[in-house]
Amino acid sequence: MKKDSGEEKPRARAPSPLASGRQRLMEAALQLAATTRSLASLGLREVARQAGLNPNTFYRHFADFDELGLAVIDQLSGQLREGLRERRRRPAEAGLKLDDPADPVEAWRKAQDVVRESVALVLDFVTEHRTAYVVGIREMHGSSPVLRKALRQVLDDIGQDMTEDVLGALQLPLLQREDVAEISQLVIRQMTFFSLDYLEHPEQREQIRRQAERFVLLLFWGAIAAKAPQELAASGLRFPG
Amino acid sequence: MKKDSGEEKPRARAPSPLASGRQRLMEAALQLAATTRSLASLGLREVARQAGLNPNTFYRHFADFDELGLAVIDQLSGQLREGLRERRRRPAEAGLKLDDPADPVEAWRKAQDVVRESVALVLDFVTEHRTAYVVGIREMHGSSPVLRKALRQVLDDIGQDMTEDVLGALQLPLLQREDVAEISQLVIRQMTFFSLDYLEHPEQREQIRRQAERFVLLLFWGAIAAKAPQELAASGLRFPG
DNA sequence: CTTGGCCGTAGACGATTGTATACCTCTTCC
DNA sequence: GGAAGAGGTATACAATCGTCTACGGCCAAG
Repeated sequence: MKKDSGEEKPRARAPSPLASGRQRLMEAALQLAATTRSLASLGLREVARQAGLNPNTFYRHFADFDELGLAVIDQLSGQLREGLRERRRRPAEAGLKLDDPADPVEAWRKAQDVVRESVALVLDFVTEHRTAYVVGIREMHGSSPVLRKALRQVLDDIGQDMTEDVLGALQLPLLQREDVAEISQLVIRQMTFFSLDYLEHPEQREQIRRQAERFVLLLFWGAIAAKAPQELAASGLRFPG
Repeated sequence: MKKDSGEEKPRARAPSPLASGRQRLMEAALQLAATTRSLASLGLREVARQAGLNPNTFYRHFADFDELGLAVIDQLSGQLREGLRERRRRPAEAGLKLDDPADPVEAWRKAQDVVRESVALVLDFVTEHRTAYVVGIREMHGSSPVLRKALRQVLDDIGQDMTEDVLGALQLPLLQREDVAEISQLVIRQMTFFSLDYLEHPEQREQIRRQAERFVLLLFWGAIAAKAPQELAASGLRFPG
């Protein structure tokens, strides 16, 4: 009814002013989604305003918000998986070699160290990429089937990475690939809860970290004990904590 | 027909077709949120339209969408907890009595039955209240801190119920209250994933149900094995599956 | 030099939104 | 029987929305 000449003001810009177009829009969307609402509920103009761009610029890069979401997921999940893989490679080369790979006590001790390191790794990552992580979890249960599926896939991929890692590095006795794969998925999913707790309750971080470690170890311990309780008892292993 | 302060509903049953105002708005919001978007992103007019009411009627009952969300949560979480409690009371009175409560084999067999029944119970509930459940999970990770907190509390309450139930009915050897409480929270949270899988993949329901049962048993088994591997081995118990 | 993609801007449109004000119809209570 | 108030409706308005069309720089290929 009235002229639209109202100021689409060059608002205070949170995203990097240097990055161009596409990237600025993605960062702006993430920023808004983290503080305001879900990705799908964002307004085209809202995002453009936050990015300091003209509303129509959105059309140059994305057809809709699902497309933007997928681009963000692609970019960040790549960073995440690579980061996980890289940091996971480190302890394997460090002083964690087993003196006697057949010694179950040694193997279990190493497993504890690896679990501790891996949990710390995940919690560090989510702390560093807080907004992206929170939005990711949100959209994993969100209203867009496309984003839901993509994010589930990310989780499953990470679970598969973890499976390969455990199989290759730990060689826990008696556990088959399928056992490890199942446990990995359970762990990855549960970690989403631990991670959110971790972010939201900074004063309880040490406790949450220990709970997470304990959960992982408990699952492995239970799986081993389920397969061979006698051998486990005879090995003299003790559950930590 | 209705007065103000104090009591609300003359009937526990609230049929969809012709319920009064408030209820129609809540149901309309649920319906829209399940198919369209997140609760917080719904429009006031949108909901009123779906409910077949004038937009301004919304104001008569709710100040904002958080308030509507809380009302929905209140109503449905009450149904859920009561339903869980009631159906959980059943097997306790049925033929599941222990011949010898001190017999670990008997106790473990009963534990398996209770776990099976409880998992079935949860999966049945989410199937029956699909839309409400999906929206609930969505808002648990959603953008409104108020609804997030309320839904976390619901989960924790259910976990507490489960703790009391396990302590009272099962009396698994060697597990302290805190152990059971921790396991309960882990189980309840993991069940959110199992439940969503269950809803989204009807063709794999039996498999998902078994996975869920196995997860619960694995946690208890692991916890017992962590406390006393020797006793567990000596008892002659076998892990099912 | 010209052509054609990109990338970004400008202005305008119709639709929809949240909300404010006012009016109407029932109960319920004194 | 009159007051109070809750539930529901009608109308109106400014703001914001998504989208359309048109315009202008930039850079590489012809």
